[in-house]
Amino acid sequence: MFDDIDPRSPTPLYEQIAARVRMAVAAGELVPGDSLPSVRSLSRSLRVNPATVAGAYRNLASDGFVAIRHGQGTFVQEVPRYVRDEERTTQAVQLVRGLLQDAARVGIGTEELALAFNAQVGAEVSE
Amino acid sequence: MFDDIDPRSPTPLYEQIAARVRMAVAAGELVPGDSLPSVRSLSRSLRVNPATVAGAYRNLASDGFVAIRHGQGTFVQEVPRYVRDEERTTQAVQLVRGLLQDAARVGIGTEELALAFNAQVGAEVSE
DNA sequence: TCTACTGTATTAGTTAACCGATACACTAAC
DNA sequence: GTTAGTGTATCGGTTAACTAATACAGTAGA
Repeated sequence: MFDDIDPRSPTPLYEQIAARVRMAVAAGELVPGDSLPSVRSLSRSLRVNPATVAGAYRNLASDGFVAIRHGQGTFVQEVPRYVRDEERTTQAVQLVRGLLQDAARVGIGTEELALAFNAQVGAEVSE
Repeated sequence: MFDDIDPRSPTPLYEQIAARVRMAVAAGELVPGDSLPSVRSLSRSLRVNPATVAGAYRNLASDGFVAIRHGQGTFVQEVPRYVRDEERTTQAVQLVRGLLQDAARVGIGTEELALAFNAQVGAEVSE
C-alpha cells in the first residue's frame, strides 16, 4: 500500500504518506473505524523516522480524516459526506486562488488561464 | 514605479521586482528599447543588494522580456506578439498542471476544481 | 505493576532558497 | 589608459522546511 514513497521526491515524505492514506480512503480500501498502521511499524517498513509518520498522521487528523488516540492508535474517521464536500470545496477554492496569484505574478490574466485550464482538463478527460 | 516592494513579503524580492517590470511593459510604461534602471541605481533606491536586482533582471531575460548587455545596461526587448502569446500559454499550462497535481495530492478531482475555478473567475470578473 | 504496545515532544542535522558584501569584468567616453 | 558607468561571480549569513535521533507519555492486558 505504501510502495511509491520516494525520499528524493520534492514533495515531502509526510505529504506522500498522507496522500496515500487519502487515496486509500477514497478508494474504499480503508473504511471508517479501520486503524492505520502504527507509527512505528509504518516507519520501519518505510525506513523512515517515526516522527515523519506521526507528522503525516497529524496532517490527516487536522482535516478530520482520521482520529488519533494516544496509546491506542490512529483510526479512519467517519465524516458526513456534506462536511467532507465542504472541506474539499474550500480547499479547491484556495488552490485556485493560489493559481490566480501565481499567474498574476507573471502577468497572466484569468482569460488565458481559463483557456489553459479547459484545455488541460479536456486533455485529462479524453485520456 | 517600484514603490510596493516589501522585503517581508513571502514572495522573494527578485520576483517582486521582475513582476513590476512585467506590469510596466504590459501597461506600456516601458516600450521596447527602453532601458531599465541600472542594477546599482535600482538597488540603491530599493535599499536592496545589487545581486538581488541582477537576479530579477536575469529572470526577465530568461523569458526574453529584456536583453542584458554587459557593460551597457538592460533593455526592454521587442518580441513579436505571437511569440509572447505562446510563452504565456506555455506558462499558463504549466501553472494549471501544477494546480492539478496539488489538487490530486489532497484527493481533489478535476470536476471539483473546475467548479471552484469557474466560481473564482466569475467572482473576479464581476468585481 | 509490569510489559508491550500506542502516539508525542524536543532537539539537532541537512538542505535549499534567498539575499547581502565584496571583488571582478565588460563598455563607452574622454 | 583612465574613469565612470554598466552587469557578474563568489562567498557567507539567515531563515525555513524537512527529517532523524532520542527520550518522554498514555493505554491496555497479563
